[in-house]
Amino acid sequence: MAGDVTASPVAFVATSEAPRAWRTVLDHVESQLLSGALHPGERLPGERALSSELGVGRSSVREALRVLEVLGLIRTQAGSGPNAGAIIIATPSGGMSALMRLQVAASGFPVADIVRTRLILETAVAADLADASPQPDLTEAIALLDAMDSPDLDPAEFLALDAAFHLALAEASRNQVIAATMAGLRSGIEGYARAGLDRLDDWHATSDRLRREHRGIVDAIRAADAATARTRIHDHISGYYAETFIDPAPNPASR
Amino acid sequence: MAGDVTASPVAFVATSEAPRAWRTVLDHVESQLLSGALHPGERLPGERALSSELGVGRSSVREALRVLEVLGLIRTQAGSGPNAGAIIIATPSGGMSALMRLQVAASGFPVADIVRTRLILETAVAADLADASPQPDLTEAIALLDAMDSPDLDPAEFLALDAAFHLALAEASRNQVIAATMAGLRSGIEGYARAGLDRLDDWHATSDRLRREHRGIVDAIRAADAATARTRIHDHISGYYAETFIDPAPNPASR
DNA sequence: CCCCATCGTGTGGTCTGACCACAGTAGCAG
DNA sequence: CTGCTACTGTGGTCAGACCACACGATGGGG
Repeated sequence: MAGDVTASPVAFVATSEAPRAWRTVLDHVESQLLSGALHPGERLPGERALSSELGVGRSSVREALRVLEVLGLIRTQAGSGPNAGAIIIATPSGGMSALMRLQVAASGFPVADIVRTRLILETAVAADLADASPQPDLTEAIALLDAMDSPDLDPAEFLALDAAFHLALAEASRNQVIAATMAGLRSGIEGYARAGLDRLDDWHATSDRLRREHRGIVDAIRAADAATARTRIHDHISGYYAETFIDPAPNPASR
Repeated sequence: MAGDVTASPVAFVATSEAPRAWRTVLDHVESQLLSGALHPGERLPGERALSSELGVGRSSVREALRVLEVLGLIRTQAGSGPNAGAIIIATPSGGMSALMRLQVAASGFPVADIVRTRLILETAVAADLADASPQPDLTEAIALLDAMDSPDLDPAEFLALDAAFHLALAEASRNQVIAATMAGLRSGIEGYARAGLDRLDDWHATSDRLRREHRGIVDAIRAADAATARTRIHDHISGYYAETFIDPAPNPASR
């Protein structure tokens, strides 16, 4: 059950499945991305080159590239030049990707939101803790683990300890943003929104846009048009963050 | 700028791009999913059928199916029978999909986490508000909008109002879970974790597993092995939710 | 000498056709 | 009625072909 988590750098999908050719490409790009062999802004080899390099057909390469594209990890551009033309690697953390969009849009019940939110935050916490150069103080977390070893806990007690453990992990992380988000989201959002101001070159235009979009969101809500409300609030938020934080990493050789 | 948000049910990616054939397939399946024309457990037409039905090549159909698969919306099975064989639709809200995994794993800097978290929550809020049968009370939100129309606001003031507006929207939503998450995440998580207890058929085994995984997480953190820590905490959390909430909706004809 | 229009090249995007392994079914033999 | 065996059609994959386009090199005009 525990199994080999080291097989694929991300354990992309459930293990022990029939090998699929496009998965090969995915793993290849993925590992290069995570290992740092491929930096944002760089280009992947061409589809034909990848095909022969990895020993799979171009169709399979394209299926993998499509996944990576929708995932927000790469960006394709038709008709690129002779020598360099291929694919541009976007920021790996890449903002709100298209699939994120679909996932959010397709999610009907709130559990999925909770799950995703928690998943993101907890993963970030774990990574931060593991990356911390002075070992983080896990005393409290471990004490909670010990408490959970008690054999006669009823589920409610166990879960209370479980929640406390996860919170202790978050608090042990010295990542201000994650901690703030864990605790309230509100302050974290506010702080980052303010921090992004420095990157705006035209505050006036941005604030106008935000005003307009706010109205549009409220209008959609009043009209009980859920689909439009979703789209608009998504574009509203992702647009602001894109303007202030996300570096699209355009073709470095552009000019 | 505002543009047509009604073109695609989800506005899958940035608007006004060159039309891509596989997008056609994606939109088709997506709209059928969201409109309810396609229920979880049902099967899509075969790749060849979709191809001729939508007027695109099979390669394009496959690229779209690959995206949907990695997205967790469909599941494919090679060598299905003669008449029915095609693709199984999984739960649209579908747990943590593979791309979610990659996104989380590949995310290096906390801004992306904040963005995603906020994106999820805000989208859910907007949808809830728009779906509410008695119109929600937007008085406070609109008052904040009016306040933002004041021409002489400096950025800090504007952003403070902006944050208040978004929070007012969240508070107007009567969705307990979202509100709780917005406010603190903690209580929301705790409540859902407890609610999931009813669905567990073997609490003993589950709690044992959780204990074990907790240790594994702490071990990875102590070892400063970020990759393993990520994988483990991901599996830990998604595993619990999968056990308590996610219905994989297997092939109904399997018996 | 520099600048700009032109052409050629190679790319991604797409389609077609083909082959394979496999799952399900129908049909036959027992 | 039971069990095995072909057959059929599926998804998985590959190879080849064509198109429109973007880039760089080329060559002419200033």
